[in-house]
Amino acid sequence: MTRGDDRKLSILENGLDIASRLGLEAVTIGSLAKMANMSKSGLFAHFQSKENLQIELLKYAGEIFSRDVVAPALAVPAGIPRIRALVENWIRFSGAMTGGCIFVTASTDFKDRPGKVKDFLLQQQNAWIDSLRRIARSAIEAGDFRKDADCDQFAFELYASLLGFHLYYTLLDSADTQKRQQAALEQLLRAYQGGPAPADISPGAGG
Amino acid sequence: MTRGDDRKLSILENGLDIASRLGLEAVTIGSLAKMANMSKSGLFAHFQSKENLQIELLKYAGEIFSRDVVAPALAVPAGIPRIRALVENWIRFSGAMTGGCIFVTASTDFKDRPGKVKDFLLQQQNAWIDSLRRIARSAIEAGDFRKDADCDQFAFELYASLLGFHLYYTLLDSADTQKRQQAALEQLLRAYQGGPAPADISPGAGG
DNA sequence: GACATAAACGAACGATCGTGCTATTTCTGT
DNA sequence: ACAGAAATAGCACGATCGTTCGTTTATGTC
Repeated sequence: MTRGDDRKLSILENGLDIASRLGLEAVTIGSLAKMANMSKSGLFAHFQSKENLQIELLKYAGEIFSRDVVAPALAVPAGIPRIRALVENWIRFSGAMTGGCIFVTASTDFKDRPGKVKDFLLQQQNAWIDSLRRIARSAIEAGDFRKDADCDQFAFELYASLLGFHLYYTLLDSADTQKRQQAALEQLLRAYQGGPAPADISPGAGG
Repeated sequence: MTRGDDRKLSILENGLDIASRLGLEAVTIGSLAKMANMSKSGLFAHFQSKENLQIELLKYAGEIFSRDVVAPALAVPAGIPRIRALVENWIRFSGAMTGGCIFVTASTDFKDRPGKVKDFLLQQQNAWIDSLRRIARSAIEAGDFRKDADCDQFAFELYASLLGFHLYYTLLDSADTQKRQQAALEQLLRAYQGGPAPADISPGAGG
């Protein structure tokens, strides 16, 4: 009961590492077996298919994500402090894996691979974006954001800044990536805080 | 001379489609051969290795990118109009391929695959970010951005918003993705336009 | 028409992929 | 100590991977 579960857990741990680095599709039965010093078929028996392995991998990562990123942020007072905590946790989560956030990697990996894995991933991503939305909502209620702030828009922009951080951090590793992300966050918070949006720039004024 | 070049071009075209959808690593000699109705070895002869094929793919995509995204934007008056043009072109380029922008896909695909391909891709990405930086610089000189605007920071935030668009567009396909990106762009332009940055939010006021 | 050059082919290679089937070992509860 | 269950191993399969080699077909030049 627990014997096999321990084994399975360490397999998933290895899988997480590969998935974050090379992508969820690159998590191979053979490589995992080699890592765990066991036979392919022995390892395979734990999961019933590669598809299932990938889903369990996402599920496992999702539990860690909820525990280490979302939940602790919800323990922080609503509003801007909570948002800061969420971002900090996300970046820590991202830095804990060799190849960065597994969900970002998996998202580009599976965006055009229809099936159960993509379905599951999509559901996770929607839940994540919904968390962002709800946290923005609670920031309004806490009085940190202005009443008419667009929560969906905030979720988009915050996630975008994290994706920017992720690419800078994993591909180019410029030294001041974290500063860039922090500055972007400050600007974002500023924009959602003040009074109603400033006068328009008139995009089509000249054409 | 031209006979083989035509063939090679259509092969690259197919490769671009696969790369944008499934990733640059998923561009397989066999699948390309099947697409082109020719033998694996016949196709392979055009390139001398898979690594080389991947690099030629990036190079080809880079030429298209320069021609269709960067160059036309530089023909638009410097400043905010040029920035708008660049973004429009980027989104059009991204939408022209089934799986979105090949560089975004390739970036997450090769971030942890050291070698010539990653080196080449990295150089392209740095060039792209440099373009963003220079366009911000010219916006300052045109008087559209404030004098002390941080061009590197602008490049980061603009690229981040595009990455956000890309994920929303390719994975989740929510209907209003383009509106989100546009709104983010407007907010970004507003932030770099006005006087010096507003008073701080005091990030650590409470801890 | 002979000849050089380039393009494409067919077959094979060793390796790895995911996945079955059948032992065999190892643990667990009594 | 022993039965039953759970975990692992061994082996094989068809498929596909990138790559090599030798040969054939097409193209252009004299």
